[in-house]
Amino acid sequence: MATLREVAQKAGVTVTTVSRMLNKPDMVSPATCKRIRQAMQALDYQPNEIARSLSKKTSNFIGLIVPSARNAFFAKVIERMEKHIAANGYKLLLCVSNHERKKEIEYFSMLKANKVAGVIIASHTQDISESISIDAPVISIDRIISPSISAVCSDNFNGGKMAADLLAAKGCKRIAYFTGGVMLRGMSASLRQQGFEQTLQQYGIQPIIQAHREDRFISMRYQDLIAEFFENHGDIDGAFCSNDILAAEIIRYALKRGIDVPGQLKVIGYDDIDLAALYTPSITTIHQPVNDISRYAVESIVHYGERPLPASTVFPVRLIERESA
Amino acid sequence: MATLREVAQKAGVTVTTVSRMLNKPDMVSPATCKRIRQAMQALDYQPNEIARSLSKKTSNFIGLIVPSARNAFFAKVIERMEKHIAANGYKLLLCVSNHERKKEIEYFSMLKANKVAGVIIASHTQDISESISIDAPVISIDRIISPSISAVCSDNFNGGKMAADLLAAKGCKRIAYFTGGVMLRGMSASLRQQGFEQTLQQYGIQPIIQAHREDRFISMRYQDLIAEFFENHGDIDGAFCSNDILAAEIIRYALKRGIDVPGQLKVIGYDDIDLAALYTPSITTIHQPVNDISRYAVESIVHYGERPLPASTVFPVRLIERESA
DNA sequence: AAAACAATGTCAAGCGGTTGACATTTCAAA
DNA sequence: TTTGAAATGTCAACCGCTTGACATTGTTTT
Repeated sequence: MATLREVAQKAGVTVTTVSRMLNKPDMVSPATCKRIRQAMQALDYQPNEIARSLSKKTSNFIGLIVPSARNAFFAKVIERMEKHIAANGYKLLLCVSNHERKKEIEYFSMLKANKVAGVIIASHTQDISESISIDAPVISIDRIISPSISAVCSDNFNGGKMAADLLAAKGCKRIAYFTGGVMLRGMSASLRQQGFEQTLQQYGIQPIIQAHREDRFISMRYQDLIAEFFENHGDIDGAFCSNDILAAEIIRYALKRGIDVPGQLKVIGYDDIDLAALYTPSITTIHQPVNDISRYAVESIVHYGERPLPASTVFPVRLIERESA
Repeated sequence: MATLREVAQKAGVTVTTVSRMLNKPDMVSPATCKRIRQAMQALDYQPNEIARSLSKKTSNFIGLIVPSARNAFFAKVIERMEKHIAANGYKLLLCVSNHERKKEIEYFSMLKANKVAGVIIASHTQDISESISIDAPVISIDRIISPSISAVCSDNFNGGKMAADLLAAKGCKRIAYFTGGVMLRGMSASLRQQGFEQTLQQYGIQPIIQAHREDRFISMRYQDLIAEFFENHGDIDGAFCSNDILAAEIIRYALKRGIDVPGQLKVIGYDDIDLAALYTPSITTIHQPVNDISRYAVESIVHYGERPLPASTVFPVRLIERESA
């Protein structure tokens, strides 16, 4: 692999000039630029990013810590993040924490050791800011985990409200809210729930809140949990779920029991993952602005220092009406 | 951030000793080790991985190039890869190529510039080996893209065979094979199809092959394409799809048309993504050994040089019987 | 007591780029 | 012609860690 010095030699200039061309292009004349570029091509030169990073004391990696890569919602997050990261000339260092605080912290220090330009974290771990110290910007997405970490979220309160309005408008009277423990703890889920509950109360409806303990949900036996719920509340006619998977599970349960969806039971999901459009019946849901969140988070890091980081930024959500409600 | 030298000073040893402890631990006595470790703790020292990589001329990043991060199958691949990469003390550099050959090549050179320890690629691009030159090991997964790149795949031929056997055993006579263009080109898809066709022929059945052109499938209007197909072949009683999403789309179509699945039409998917168990009816499918493939691919890179890389390695698939067939 | 070995130390040159401080050359504007 | 900005060159230190070559010291072994 050719080095900068070899390129310089071949182009008949000094390393300084070549380096300048790479870093402050307008400082070197077009003619010289061209010669250098030719030399680079001839030698198949590629700057060694590692050396660059060492010298600059920062890399152009952006660390992304997510609880899961497989979950459709986070898969979407990863996809969008990667898109914007690459579009800005950065590289994605992906970390899957599996909801473990310990791993999140380990990943954090790994990212620090690799001098990342910034880290974006989707965590349910509150107060993580105490366990980490990093000079690069840290952005939390989807929830507020610490007052000192800038958050970019969607309008969860309004998401809850939209769902409530729709169910009420469709005439539902006995409504349940299902939330999936670990996946949706923290501020944003509660805001969502608050928006839902408060709005329903305006219609004179008191929803049944079904929040499962983490450990029960981690075991993934959704169908059993749902069956248990329906034994006690078989008469509900509306359900709002904190994510689309949960909505699909409930529809699945209903279909198996011969309950017509949306005829007898209207179901609304959350996130708008691909599955929502594919399921039969397709799932009415609240669309999360994953793309906006991702773009904003990435750009916040890329332009760090140019503008101050807001404590939090929230993007609007959208109701997507499909067949299930 | 403390440096090696500061640690050495604090511990009263030389940088050489500290570095030795980090790299060849058995060369330094337990007592000294302890003193150094204390100094490190006191200073909250963390080795600068960038500097390390520069010196060693290799990083512990592993590049993973996938066509998509959102697609459930690749989401699973990413999840598993990350798991094994992290377990081996490496870091995942994720690249999403969006099926574009140009991007794949760009990513390749980026990875090269970052001195990755190896790259794992899931590509449909044949002959990519000509466009890349990298001294690190390259592993292709899920398909054979070049004779010079070691591939780790699953037993696609047998996957096709299993599907054929099952449909035949269930008494299907008029069978179709659906394949999704761009997603499944290349060796492995054809092997899958071959296994399917050849086996059915043994039962005296000639399947209808429905392979869509890439551009049509990229537009994602599956339902229209399926409707078009059914207009000509409304009488099929068995369908094998090259992935679970496609299977779900077909089931969705059938359900909407009042065709009972599996009563009138049996459907088999491929991959065994989470959706398969969640759909109603749940989807009978061929399970891809994503975990085995991932582990093997990662370990091939981690242990590169210790053992020769086989030209290809194939893991067995499993039939998962559910409700759709 | 001599020989052998283990544990460290010493020194310094890399790895490949970046950058500041200044000197020099060139070409055009005043 | 003088002046000055623009374009390059020169030099060398620095980023933080690794490593080879050898010297030194203390502890065993025979």
